[in-house]
Order: sequence, then C-alpha cells, then structure tokens
Amino acid sequence: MVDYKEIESKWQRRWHEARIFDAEPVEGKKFFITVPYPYTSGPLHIGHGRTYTIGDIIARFKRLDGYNVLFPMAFHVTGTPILAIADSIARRDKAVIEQYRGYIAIYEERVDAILERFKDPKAVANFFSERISEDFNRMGYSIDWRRRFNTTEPMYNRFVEWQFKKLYDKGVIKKGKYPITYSIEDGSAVGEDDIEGGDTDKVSVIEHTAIKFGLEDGSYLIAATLRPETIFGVTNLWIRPDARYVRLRVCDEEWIVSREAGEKLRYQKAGADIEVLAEIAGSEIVNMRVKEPVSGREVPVLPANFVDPDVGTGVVYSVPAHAPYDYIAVEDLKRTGELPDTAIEPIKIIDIEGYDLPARDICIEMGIESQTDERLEDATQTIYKEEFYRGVLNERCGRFAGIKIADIKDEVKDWLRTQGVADVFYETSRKAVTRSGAKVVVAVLEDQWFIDYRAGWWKDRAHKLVSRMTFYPEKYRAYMHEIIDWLALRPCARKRGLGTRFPFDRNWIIESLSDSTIYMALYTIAHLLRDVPVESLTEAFFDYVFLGRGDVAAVARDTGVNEDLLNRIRAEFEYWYPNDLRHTAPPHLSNHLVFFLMHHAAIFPEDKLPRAITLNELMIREGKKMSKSRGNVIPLAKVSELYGVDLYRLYCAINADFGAVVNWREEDVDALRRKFNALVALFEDSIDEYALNESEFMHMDRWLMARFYRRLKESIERFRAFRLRDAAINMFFEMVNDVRYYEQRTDVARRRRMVRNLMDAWLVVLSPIIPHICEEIWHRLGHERFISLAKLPEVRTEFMDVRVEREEEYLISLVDDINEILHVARIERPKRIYVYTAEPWKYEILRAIKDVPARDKIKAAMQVRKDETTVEFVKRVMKSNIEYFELSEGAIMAREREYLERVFGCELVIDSEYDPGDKRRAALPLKPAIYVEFATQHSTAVPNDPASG
RNA sequence: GCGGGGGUAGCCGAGCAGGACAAAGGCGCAGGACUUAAGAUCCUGUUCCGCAGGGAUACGUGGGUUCGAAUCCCACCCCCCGCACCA
Repeated sequence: MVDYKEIESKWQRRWHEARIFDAEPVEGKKFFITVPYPYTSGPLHIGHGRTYTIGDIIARFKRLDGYNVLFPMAFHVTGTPILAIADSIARRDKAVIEQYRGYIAIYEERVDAILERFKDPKAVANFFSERISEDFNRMGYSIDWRRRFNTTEPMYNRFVEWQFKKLYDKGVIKKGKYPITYSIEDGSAVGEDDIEGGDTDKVSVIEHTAIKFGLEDGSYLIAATLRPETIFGVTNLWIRPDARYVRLRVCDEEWIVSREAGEKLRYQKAGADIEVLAEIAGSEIVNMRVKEPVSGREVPVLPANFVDPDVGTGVVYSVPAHAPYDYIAVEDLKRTGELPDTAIEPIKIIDIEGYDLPARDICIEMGIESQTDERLEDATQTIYKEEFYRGVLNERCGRFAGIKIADIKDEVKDWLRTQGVADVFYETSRKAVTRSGAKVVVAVLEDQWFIDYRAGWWKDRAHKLVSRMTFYPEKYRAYMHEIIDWLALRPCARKRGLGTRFPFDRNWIIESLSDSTIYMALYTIAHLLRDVPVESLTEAFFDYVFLGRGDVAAVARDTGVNEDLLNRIRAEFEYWYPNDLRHTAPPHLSNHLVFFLMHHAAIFPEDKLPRAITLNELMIREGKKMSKSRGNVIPLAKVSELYGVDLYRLYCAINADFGAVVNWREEDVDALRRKFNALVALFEDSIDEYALNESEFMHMDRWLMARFYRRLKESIERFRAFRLRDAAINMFFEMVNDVRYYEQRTDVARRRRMVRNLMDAWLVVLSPIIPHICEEIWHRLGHERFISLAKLPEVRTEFMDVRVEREEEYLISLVDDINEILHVARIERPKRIYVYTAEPWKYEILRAIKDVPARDKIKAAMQVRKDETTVEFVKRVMKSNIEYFELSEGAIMAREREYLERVFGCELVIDSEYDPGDKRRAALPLKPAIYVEFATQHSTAVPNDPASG
C-alpha cells in the first residue's frame, strides 16, 4: 500500500529545504496571486480549505505554464473577535473555554497550559497563525513564507496609516453621528463577536420612527414604529398596564415611554439633556386620550399584554386594519366586553390585491384568535412584506395616496420629522446580551469616523476597473457593479479591538475590514521591510515605494533607509504589482472584495490595479452547511490524517466548478479514493517499464496517444480559463477510462509500456492538483528536478490523429450493433457473423451531398444516381445523421478480425457474396449491415404456452 | 414586488453559441469475470416496447420558432440568494 502521509511530508520537507516557492523578480512573465489571509481566532476547516486549495492549484498551474509565480500569505489579527475571546477566557466563560479546549486539542496535548496563555489576545493570534501556517504547509501549498506578516505588527500599522492618509487626502474620510450596538454595563461598543450568538444570529441596528401622540397636559406618548405610513390608519394606542413607564424631559418636551426605553434614549440623545421627571404605572395611562398628530383625531389609550416595554418605546400605536397584533388585541377587548363592539373600527389605508382587510383576513386564514398566539409573528411578517411590495396607500393618506409603500416609505418618514411630530428611535433587531450577559442596546456616537464611498469620481473609477477585469464565474461582474452602486458611508474606526490607531484621532482604532483592502501591495516588499526600522516607514517612504513620488536621495535622507535598499524595495513592488489574481469566496464580494477594488482605485495608478477575480462557492458536508453549532466541521489540520492531502485536493478540484457548492460526502470521497488509488497503481505499474518505441506503434497505440494529446490540449486550455473541474475530469476520469479500454483491446503488458510513454506528461498536468504523489512518482522515474518546477508538457500534435480515433469509434459502434442484434434476437451462441459494408455508390452519393442543405439532398443525390434505392438511401442517411468521413471499413475490419472473433466467439465473414438475409442493401457508409447465423435455439421458452408454466 | 441563479434519469451532477442526446462523469442497483470467501479491481446492463441493429416516451408545466430543441422565444409553476437604511 502506498504510504501517502509519508510521501506528503517527504516532499513538503524537500520543497521547503530547497525553498522552491520563494519568489524573486526575474526576467519573464510574472503572476501574482493572492487569497485572503485567514483570521486567526481559531482553526480553519475543510470548507476554508477549498478556497486556499484552489488558489494553490492555480499558482502551481501558472508555474508550469511558464510564469514566475508569487503566492504569499499573512495572518489577520485585527478587530474585536480575538480580543473578545481572550476576555472571555480571562473571565472563565464556560462555553468559550470548552470551544477553545477543543480547538487546541486539534493540535496539542498540553491544552490547559496553552489555554492559560489565551487570556492574552496576542497568544491566541500567535498560536493559531502558527498552527494555520503549519496546516497550509501540510496541504502542500506553494507559499512564499518569507513575506508573511500579521496585521498588528508595527510595520503593518504604518502601512495602514499610510493608506488612510491617502484616503484622507482624497477627502473621503469623514466624521458624523452613527448608531451602534452598545453595552451600557461595559460602557463600550459591541460587535457581533461580543454578542451572545452574534456570529450565527446577527444583531443589527434598526431605525424606528418615534411618533408623538399629544396628551391633554401637553406631554407626549411616544410610539415607535417601523411603518410610519400606517399613521393614517391609527385607531388607538396600546400600553402594557402592568409595566412601568417614565415621564422624561427631552429638550423642551415631555415624553412618556417605558422605563427601559427611557434608559435607551439616554444613549441615543447624547447631545440633548434628558431628565426623568416621574415614574408612572402603565395602568395609569390606560384610558387617557391622545391626539394623533397628522390629522389631530383623538384616539384612546388601551391596555394590551402583547406590548413589551423592552421593545421600542413600550408604547404601540394600533392599526387594526393592517397589523395582525392590533387586530387581535382589539377583538380581544371586544370579546371580554372591555370595549363596546363598535368602539374601534379598523381604518383601511392600504389597498392590496387579494385582501379586503389584510390583518383580519390573515388572522382568519391562519385561525389566530389570541394575542398570545405565536403565529402572530408570522402573520405580521407576511402582511408587512406583502403590503410593502404590493400595497398602495389609498385616499385616506392625503398627499401620499396612490403610491406604492416601497416607493414612499422614506418620504413619509421625512415628512413626519420635518413636521416635528416624529423623531428617531433606534432598536436592536433582536434582544441581545453580550457574552458576559450584559444587555445590548443602541447608542449613537457623535463623532464616528466614516469612509464616504459616495463620491462620483470614485465610483466611476471602480466601475471602469470592474468592466475591464476578468471575473470567473463571470456573473459576479454584474453583481460587483451593483455593490459599488450601493456602497455609501461606512464606519471605519472603532473604540476597541486590535488594530492600527486612527491617524487623525488616536482614540480610535481602524476597523478590521478597512485595514484589509490593499495589503496585497505589502506582500511584494514585506520581506525587505524586515531590514528597515519601523520609524523609517513614513508617508514619504510609502509614497516613494508605491507611487514613485519624490526623489530617492531625499527619501533616503529623510527616512534613513539607504538608497540601494530603497530602490530595491521600489523595484520589487514595481515587478510584482498589480495583483494578477485575487481568489476568494462570494461572501466576501460585498465587503472585502469591494473595498479591495475601491481602495485600489482610489490610491493606485491604472497600471497597478487588480487584473482578475475568481471566486469559489462554499463547501457543505453531507448536504448540510458546516458550522460550529452543528458540530459537523472537519478541521483542515485533520485532512492529511483522515483522507490524505492529494485526495482532498483532487476532490476540491473535481467535485464542482467554482460556481457550485462542493458537497463533502464520505461516500463520494471513498469512491474517489478508489479511483485515485487505481490511478496511482496504474502509474506505479509502469515505473519500471520501458516506453514503447514509436516505430512499434500499432493502431491502438496511436489511438491512445491521440486520445492523450487531445485531452492534454483541452485540459491546458481549460486550466488557463480556470475551469479546473473540466480539466481534472478530463485528465483523470476520462483518461483513465481510455487506458482501461486500451488494455481491454490489447493486453496488460502493452498497457504498462504505453502508460510509460505518456506518464511524464501526464504527471506534470496532474501535479497542480495532486502534487505530492506526482512528485514522488516523478522522482522514482529518475527525474532530478522537482515536478513542481517543471514546464507544461508539449502538446505533440503529430500524435493527434482524428482518423485513428474515428476508426476506433467505428469499431466500437460495430461491436455495439452486433451486440444489440444478439440481444434483440436472443442469440446466445452465434455461429458466424457476416458483415457487409456499403456499396461504393453509397459513398459516392454521401460525398456528393455532404454539404448540401437538407431539403436539396435528395435532388443532388438523384443527379449522381437516378434510382429508387437512392431516395431510400438518402432518407436513411438523413435520419441516422451519418457524418461523412473517409474510412476504409473493409481494411479496419480485416485488421480487427481477430479481436472481433474473440469478442463474439465465432467466425467473422466480411463482404461475402453469401447474403441469405438480403442484408447488404441495408448497409450505410460507416454502418455496415450485419447478418448473424446461429445454432438452433433450444433454451428459449415459449412465452404464452400455459402448459409450460 | 425587483434583481440574480436554478429546476436534467433512483441520487449527485455535466450539457444549454440548436443536430451524432436515451443525454458525460460519479454514486447506487443488477448480472458477470477474478477470489476458498470478503474486499478491491475489471467488464456488462440500468425509461418502456421489440426474436435483427428498430420504435415510443422523456430534460419543471403549457405553448411557439425550426426539417430538427434539454439547448432559442413566450407564458406559467416551484426552489435558492440579494434588496425593505448594514454597507
């Protein structure tokens, strides 16, 4: 048995020792490929591995294709997650500790000792970046590790600062108000990684419209809503009688909201001074009357227990025509007699096809009768969605009448605000707590820093860039254009987390997506910067290196970096940039990737802008998404042990095209393993063989050569077009099938020798996908150099031979035809098979009409040979779709007579005068007539004989 | 609702600048070879009908264009993703 693990580690070691993937600028074409650096908060799994593996396959292929390839890697450390993890471990958070015990155990036995160190975020980052880099080596990735860095290094900080200075100079760094998720208890912003379950169930900030309903005493009940347009249909307010409310002074107004909402408002109106004047029971408010602010109608305040004081303002305005909760609550009150039957009538304000009174209709349809029914949530969702997209405001809505809600919502909101009857209230999209259990609310930051992506010049440049880049799959190009259009303001700094200090306000830290946009440029020079003191990495330094600005001597003097080194750094950047290919996954399109494009477009000149983007879909396992919570992830670190690296790489390449999801199924993996082993065995079987001399080539040898070089040519073309899957299937499944067939037609010994003829070239094309085993066999064949550094085999067109392939096709179809006859006629033991090739006149006609359009074929044929049988013949030709090709059928059959006789176990007679079945006339060119003589059948039962049953 | 991607045999999944497509490849299943046996491997078959290489039906549904459609056009149904202030 082949010891794949041994082979893997042997070649990884030798590649490393020979430093063959360290890329230096040399003459000739270059190829600079990047794949996003991994975030080092934990181990990677086989799903992540797909993207890196494909990146490596491309890198390896490009090397074979004659490019000087740079494939670098670094580690992403910035942001809050790693910090949050370290904090959680420091405060002995059980779930996190369990999780990280598991993670460490993948790699190490001394779990506790390492976990202890994880109180320090740096230790987390270091541990995982170290382990991941080992994983990558174990996957056989052809990475130049000299250029490795991580995103918290001073060098990187300097680089990111430079980026922000460039953006600042372009006038796109701005400051303003911004709502964020926030923990009052911790006094700080919280991101999805700080929030309990935030990674799987994201918490976002939702802007509500807070509408002021006037009470008699001049104060307001504040009702928060997501549907301000429904104000026209309000019939009453809802208050929870057993909840506590507060009377607040907000600027010069008095507001009444739930106690919880009052607390939240303090963080949302940081500028205004807010004071709690009094606390009131909900029940005290019930039955008051308020003025609806748009038309001044008086509506009552009623009790409802579906109201949650911790959602919104704890005051809800009621639109029973369009909100299922409101409808049911009104019905409830009527039923219990608390409200007269006629007291509250729904006011319909939205016309929508298929509904009369939407809220009532859906409650009846779903059979909802109580305000505690959980399905009310579904009903609400359905109605909201339907009305938003399809609903039109009716005549009760004044200036907004006749317009679709989707088109008018924002205008209604703005109108209410400018009228002074509404304000903004932010709420989280769901109730959330931090990992330490503190409540998450929305706070408004007054001086948030943004990147403003709205500038016209910027979007233009980005669109132009996208238009001329290569995308594979192509569909993502259009999507990227759209994303660029959506992009607007984006917060780019936070108060906490690891990362680079914001250069214009050192209290802020640059957010972790904004610092990962143009870092590919740093790869080109990272190894050289190791010799440069951090203080020297000034704006002028990077301006010179990346933009060629300034004078070498002056920059050298100012930075203290000697001129030669400076020039060398500049030259290396010039050599490698632009990034020829960014390979990543679609979830990055709308964040990393669009920033990558935008920031390049803003900062670099045209000739340094990225050239191509390829994306591969994700990987699922046994038909299901992989996730921590499902517990169905396989760590990348285990691939070698569980499956073997080459097998995994092959599976990634062959299971799906980039645009499709890879389904990791054990059953399929096993099947592929068997095929893979068979291929290896095929190669091993030929290692000690001598290649067949070309002068000894017979028909089948030429056939195999023809097949091979045709496939080789196709595969190289597919590889170049990133169609790895097609290339892999062709060189793997299909080619192996050809060899199998060859062996069937010849014999094992000859196959061994012929495979030796093909092996060198075959191994080279397969090596990007399964590098370890190819390297092993390559060396066992006596090659001294690494296959990883080989060049693509020459496509030897002299062996590409259509005729030989056609001849074999002809033979295959003849065998099929005879088999079919034997089957249909139930002939078990044929005695003699007569084969009749078509008469010469049929060839003549076929030749004459091959290029004639279908409707004229008969006419043309009649000119050659005026006969009834000609018409019959042409009709059959047209029906059977015979394509004209000159083959000497008789010669082929004569040559293969022995084979055919062996296959059918009887004598074969070609073109005999003896034609008892009168078959010859049925013969078509390339489709000879067949007559089978057989011994009397004796075993055939008489089907309908009742006596025999 | 808008935008994008899909719906192919028992399953997965190619094909989709119209013709050789009953539809690649894989899995599964059945039969055979090899084997003491199992496994592996290799052959054959796998819509229905047919005692001579044929025919019928089929690529979500229904129409259309064409000598010819899984492939093009139209309508409809269903599934997935994005959009309803997160860019």
